[in-house]
Amino acid sequence: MTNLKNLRGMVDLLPAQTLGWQKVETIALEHFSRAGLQEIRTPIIEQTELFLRGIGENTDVVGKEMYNFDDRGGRPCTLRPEGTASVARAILQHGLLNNGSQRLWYRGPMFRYERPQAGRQRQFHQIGVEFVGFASVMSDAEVISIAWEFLKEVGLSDLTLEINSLGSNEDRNIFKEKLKDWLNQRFDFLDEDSQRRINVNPLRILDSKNTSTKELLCEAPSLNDFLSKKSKTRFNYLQELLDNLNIPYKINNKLVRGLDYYSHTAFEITSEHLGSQATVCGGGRYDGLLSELGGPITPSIGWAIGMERLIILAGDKILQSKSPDVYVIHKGEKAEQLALNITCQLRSANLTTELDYSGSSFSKQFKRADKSLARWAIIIGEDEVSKGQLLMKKLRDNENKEGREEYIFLIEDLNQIINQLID
RNA sequence: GCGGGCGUCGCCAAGUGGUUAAGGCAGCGGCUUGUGGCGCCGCUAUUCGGGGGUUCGAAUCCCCUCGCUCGCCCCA
Repeated sequence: MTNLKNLRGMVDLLPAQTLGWQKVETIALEHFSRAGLQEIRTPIIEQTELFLRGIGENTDVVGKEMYNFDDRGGRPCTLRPEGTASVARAILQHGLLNNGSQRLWYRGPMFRYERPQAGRQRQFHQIGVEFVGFASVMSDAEVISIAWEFLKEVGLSDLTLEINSLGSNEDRNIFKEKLKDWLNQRFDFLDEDSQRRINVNPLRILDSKNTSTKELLCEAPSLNDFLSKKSKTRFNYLQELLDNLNIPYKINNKLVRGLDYYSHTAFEITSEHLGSQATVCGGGRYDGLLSELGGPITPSIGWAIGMERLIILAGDKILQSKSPDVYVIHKGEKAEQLALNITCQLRSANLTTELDYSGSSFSKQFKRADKSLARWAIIIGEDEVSKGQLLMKKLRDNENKEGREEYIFLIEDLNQIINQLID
């Protein structure tokens, strides 16, 4: 074995997995097209400043998880830790909003320098949706429903949707101050992490997993009580819309997303089957992001799904590989060219075809044909070549284990025969 | 960044100081020189993540290191 290995947290997708990924990606493409979304692809490397301004310098993602480096020209660069900031940047840079609001989706690798564990890697893949330039609560509901229906279409169940409203920036700033006061009065009872966060990112303390802090927080002021009338009405209407769509949800007043740019709607879709990294989809409204990056005030909402987590939840079923329609068996020098020829013809006729060129005995080749789970075998030996014929045998007929059907036909009749025999 | 667990063939593993490192799956070959799914037979680790040390002797004990994994933090 070579001592060259992949970097920690970077994962190879082997042939046994890629089919499942392809299936999910195909479902996504179709699902999003039907919803009128267009795909956008942005570079995986950006100027570091984009993320500093977009995500927030005090977030963990920016503070300790980014892959930063200077390029040969000395420019500070970062491997993107998430997709939204890049999408926002591209929209502004190319003036896409001049053509109206944008309904977009993206997919691709993201990078965060963290300690890997179940459902968490340093290079991971997200598939995400961004509705840029939409203020209507209806867009919140539609964006959530696109995620929900997509996950259902992939076959996931036992999912929980949690929603919360972070209110407007003004609502949240008032609340932050009140919360800080309250926490400072109880400083000694907080866990170390939470103590550190009071001035940096007090909202995140609400989401603490520390048991004693959690208990203490039951009495804490709730963001909900600080929402303006307008924000409350908005949140209530979102719930009404979700009810109308029959999408079940739970309100979680402690739900605060980790990135600075969120306001109003925040949501997460979680599963109990993922271990401690339970979130499969996270998103929310980011009305302030584009203006933060120097663009116009642009109300927007989006989400991202972790592909690896999605694949874990989809389970083995989605990973099963496709078996060939036909397995081509041949023996003898004269049969080689014909076998290759027939294989290509079958593929032109849209049949999945596997060609055996081991040159081993017919018995061995049949064994492999059987193992491949092919439905049919085409056998080409010396006899067939000299007579201009092909022999075809049905392999997967559990009724007649002894006398499986065999057909002999002329090579020039190949196309007719395939149409008759195979579906 | 901090804690716990683990590293023996492609995969799953037995072995816990003493001659050639079990076994199963997968792979390859044969029984069967043109017919599969069962069965039987054979082959496949000079080596136990790597490096040092202790010992007459180490996969087994000690030290260091690397990696994996689970959890914390955080997030998808």
